[in-house]
Amino acid sequence: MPHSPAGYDATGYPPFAVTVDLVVLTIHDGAFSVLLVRRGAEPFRGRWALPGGFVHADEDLLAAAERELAEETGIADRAVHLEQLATYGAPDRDPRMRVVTVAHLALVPQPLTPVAGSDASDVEWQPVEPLLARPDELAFDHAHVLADGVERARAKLEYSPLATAFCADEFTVADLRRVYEIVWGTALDPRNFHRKVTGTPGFLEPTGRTTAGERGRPAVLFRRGPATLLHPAMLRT
Amino acid sequence: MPHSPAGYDATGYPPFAVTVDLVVLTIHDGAFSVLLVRRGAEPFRGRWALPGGFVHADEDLLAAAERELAEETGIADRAVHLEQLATYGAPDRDPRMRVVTVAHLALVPQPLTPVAGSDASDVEWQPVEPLLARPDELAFDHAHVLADGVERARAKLEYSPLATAFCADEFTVADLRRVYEIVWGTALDPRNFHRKVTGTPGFLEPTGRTTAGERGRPAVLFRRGPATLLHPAMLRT
DNA sequence: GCAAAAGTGTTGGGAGTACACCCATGA
DNA sequence: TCATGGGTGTACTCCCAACACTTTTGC
Repeated sequence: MPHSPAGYDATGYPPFAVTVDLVVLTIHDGAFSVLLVRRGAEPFRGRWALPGGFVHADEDLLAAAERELAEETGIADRAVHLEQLATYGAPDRDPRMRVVTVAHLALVPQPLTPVAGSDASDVEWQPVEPLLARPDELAFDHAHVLADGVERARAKLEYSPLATAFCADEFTVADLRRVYEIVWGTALDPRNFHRKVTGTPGFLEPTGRTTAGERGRPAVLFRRGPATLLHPAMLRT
Repeated sequence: MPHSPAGYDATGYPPFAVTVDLVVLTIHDGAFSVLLVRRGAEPFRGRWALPGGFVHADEDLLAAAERELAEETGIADRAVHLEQLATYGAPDRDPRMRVVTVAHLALVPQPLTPVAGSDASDVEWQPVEPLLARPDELAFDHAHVLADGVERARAKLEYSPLATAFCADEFTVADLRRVYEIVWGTALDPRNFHRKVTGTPGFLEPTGRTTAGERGRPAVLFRRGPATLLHPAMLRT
């Protein structure tokens, strides 16, 4: 390797840069979408990429991901799900040097993402489907990372209550069903869905309030329940 | 901002060492067991640790894991399952320097692991249960890594045919059932288990041969089938 | 009243559990 | 013949898909 930070040559192991990249997913304008930033520097200047950055010298990986998320989206540690996704370290994934990136997956509700502190033209939500179909549009190996993140999110909706992470604090059963339908790309029977989610202990907690002013019968409003695993699981078919 | 716009050399990014650690699991003497090595150097000299080592300068992460697995166990790319587990990078996890380790999970059949090329007294199989109960016996954060690997393996048995990775090339339904029972620590009904696994398409392929010379009726021998996901899943309860 | 959306009842099928039972071998 | 383990049949239960039906609002 051309780069050899001082102090490490003696021991003889190769030096790496370590970054965190973020797959931030939400439901935006009825589409399953990911937060992208436009690169201002080479390589891949002008191309879209996942937000991310270097891990600081005294920083844990998850802390670095939280910091980057806050910097890119203005989201603090509110009703946001953040977990480690996978690590990517192909030797040539960054043409400049050896970079290993620890990708993280974040699921955020739409109203929470003003993308503050950045030039709006350089940060935006884009639907994931076209990106998955044309992987070359993203910088580095980010299309691969995105595909892994989307698949993780889709799988997690089955056995965890994470779909509520895409909803506001209070939401209806129909709101939640639309999340499932958009993320999975399938239609679900509203009647059976309603029975299923209201019958799964700990998934939803009624607030006592209802919607009003919309078409049709008012819906009961719920908030996230304490459950962390769904028994029985939701089925994708 | 993602990926510092200026050159990396000028601004100086924090240098990391990157290692791969291996959670190598098998069924050994009727116990769910992990491969450990005794450390010969500080820190944690004399303590047991997961096998692992530095990622080479031009080496992909999975390739590094395969190399370490071959070096520690003599196992080449035979009937072995190897996948990335998770990445651990707490700033103080190694007292010498900043080390990020990409842990990998390997599932191997017992007869394939002679632990060649190492001093036998320094490499051995140990049952996982006592290690999970006394996490301080392992070096670094390896007890945490081990716990994550064990949980991943237990979960994967439910929806993937990975239990066969613990079996020899040919095995009986009872062999496979004992794998599930040992890994999960639960008793399974032999009759229902038999119907379930033989009825799941692509899980098992009959070889036409049967066992002989043992007590009771001879059992049909199977090999792994082509399925990669189990429908329906095995249930842990 | 009518359309629209929320929510309930009912029924049939697929898969799980529990367990009685039969089969094929070694001793 | 008996013990041992392999393998099948069957009744019961639970969950889910499908869909008819009722409830409560806006227009």
